[in-house]
Amino acid sequence: MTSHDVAAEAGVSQATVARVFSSPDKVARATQERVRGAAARLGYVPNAIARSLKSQRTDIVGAVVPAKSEYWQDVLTALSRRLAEQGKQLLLFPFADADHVEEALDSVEQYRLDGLVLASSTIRPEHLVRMRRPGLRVVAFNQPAASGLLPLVMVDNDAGARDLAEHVAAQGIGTAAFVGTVTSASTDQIRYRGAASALADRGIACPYVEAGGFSYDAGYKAAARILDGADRPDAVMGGSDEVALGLIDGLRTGGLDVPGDVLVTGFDGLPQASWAGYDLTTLVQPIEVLVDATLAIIFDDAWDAAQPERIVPGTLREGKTTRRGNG
Amino acid sequence: MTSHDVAAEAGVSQATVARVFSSPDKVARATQERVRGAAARLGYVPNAIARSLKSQRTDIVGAVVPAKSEYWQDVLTALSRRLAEQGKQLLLFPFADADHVEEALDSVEQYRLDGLVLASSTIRPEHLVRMRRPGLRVVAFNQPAASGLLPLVMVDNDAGARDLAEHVAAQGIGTAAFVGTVTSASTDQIRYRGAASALADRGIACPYVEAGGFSYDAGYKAAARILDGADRPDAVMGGSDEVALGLIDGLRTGGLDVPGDVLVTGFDGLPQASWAGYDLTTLVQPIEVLVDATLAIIFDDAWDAAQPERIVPGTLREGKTTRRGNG
DNA sequence: GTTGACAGTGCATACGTAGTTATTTAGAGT
DNA sequence: ACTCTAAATAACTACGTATGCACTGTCAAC
Repeated sequence: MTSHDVAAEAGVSQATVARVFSSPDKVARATQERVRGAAARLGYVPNAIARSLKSQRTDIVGAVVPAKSEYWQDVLTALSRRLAEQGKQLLLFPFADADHVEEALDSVEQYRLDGLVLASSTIRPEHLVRMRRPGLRVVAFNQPAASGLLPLVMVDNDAGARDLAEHVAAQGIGTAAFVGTVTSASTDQIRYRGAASALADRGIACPYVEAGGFSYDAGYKAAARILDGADRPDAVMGGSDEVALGLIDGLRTGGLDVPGDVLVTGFDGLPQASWAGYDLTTLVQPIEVLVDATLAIIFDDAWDAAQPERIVPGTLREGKTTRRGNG
Repeated sequence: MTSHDVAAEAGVSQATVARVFSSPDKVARATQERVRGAAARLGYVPNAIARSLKSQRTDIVGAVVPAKSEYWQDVLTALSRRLAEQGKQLLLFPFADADHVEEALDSVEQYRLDGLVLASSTIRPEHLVRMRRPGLRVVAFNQPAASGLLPLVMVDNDAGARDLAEHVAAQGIGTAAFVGTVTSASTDQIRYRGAASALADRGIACPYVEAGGFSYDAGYKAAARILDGADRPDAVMGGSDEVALGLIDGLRTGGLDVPGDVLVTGFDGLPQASWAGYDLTTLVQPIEVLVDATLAIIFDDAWDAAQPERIVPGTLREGKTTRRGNG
């Protein structure tokens, strides 16, 4: 079932059929109806593959993302919804570990995608540079390390971490600790420095603890290390919501009360952070805004201009994990 | 950068270049190295679009899924990982509500996918039938309503619900309630009937309460209705883990102790169900097995054979939400 | 009545590859 | 030295669409 078949059925040329489906305003209304009728009768649907080959546009955007992460799943949901609204599709290139990123990129190149969202804070700079290939519109998403190397969209990690730190400090704590994900993650470094610096301004020390992963489990296990430590901090700042949720459960399992004994904060604004069982104080990322900014860059006509860098502020969400009043 | 350019560089014909990348065993080793060298020098990567057009195979599998659902995100992760292992890609067609499923399907047809995973328990049978189109290999995933209409892979919802019900009954409860997602979901109906029937065998009544959604929020709100109800059940069975987690928090917010006052069960086996804060008793779906079965059907050479139906047993996971011993 | 503008349509071609058929080359057998 | 066969490669075409170009017909302007 091709445009030729429809053309024969409708008594027009293949070119006219093609125009009906791609630039209808160039076809007389009467002809258009005849063609659409024939198409409906034959069950014709334009072939996106052929269209892509000819037009050199796939209407598909790729996303290179870690296979397992709550945060990224939220981002992908928003991304694919927005793309669907524009009649475009999202093609996923998930990777298990950082070593497999290159393979994903090779796949990407084969598909001649309209754009690519690079979503992982663990891709090394040398790989980021390798990604600047002609004809491929790559945008780094929440990946500070890409600054200056690729167009970049991210939440203001530094300001967000400071906001959280100041909020925690305002609760009157004496000591704190920051439980990061993995030190090689560029977001992790910025968030820690921001928080530590803001706390230092108020005379509060803030040692860094590495959870060793981005997951709930990593946070849960890190809690044990904090419990074992010599001096228990009054507040624990998680490098991400997932880690923070693990921390909360780990601390509670260890017999501590959150927020009674320890305050906890997160970062990201996952739906789960709002769950009544946790009600985590966190920095909510404006995912819709970030996604829109990303697509705006990809589909900007003036792509070749200097690398754009969009840094969007997040919003502090105050939950009960930093509310000292109750127990 | 096309195979022609590489051919010129390597001093061979375009056909030879194509063979090097698609059926290397048909090319002499020496020639192969010369071609690969030239390709590397020019940065040539085969164009998947053109390949698909010519070969009539896209190496892409589509998935029609609800835009927001923890469960489906887990399934998609497994699916895309397995596909990646086979050098194939996953193309997402998320839909916000059931009314938008048709639009997604129209997109699907344009892409001439190798296969399609239909993942939503709310697609109506008339739509399911409409989906049986020549040249498209559709498999319904966890969608009992598709039985007899499409090839089908699902967990044994009935047996799982019975297992859960029997486990709960064994804790010595007197009354129970089932909080389903939405009545129109075909999984919901089966799970309820299975649970209710198993409980009835033990003389325990089990009224149905509709949460009105698949989310945590829906479960949370349903908890309020149960608390307001005349006689509080000893156990509440959630139609899904997400709903069950909302139920737990809703019940706890209402002042009840879970499992002290009320036992709670879920269904699916989400990672969050294992979080220490909940430790939910649930039926764990063997997602890897389900995914493998799905792909096996799609890529089966003998597709045209009678509609296969794979029903895979789940595993009961016993958490502390049904452990009466402690408070 | 002639000219020009312009909307509408058909023709032909190209997008980059895979596979089919034809041709060349090398090697073995007599 | 000659044929025969198999392997390797080249030439060619088709996949289904979009689009530049050429052509026709209609209508308004002079």
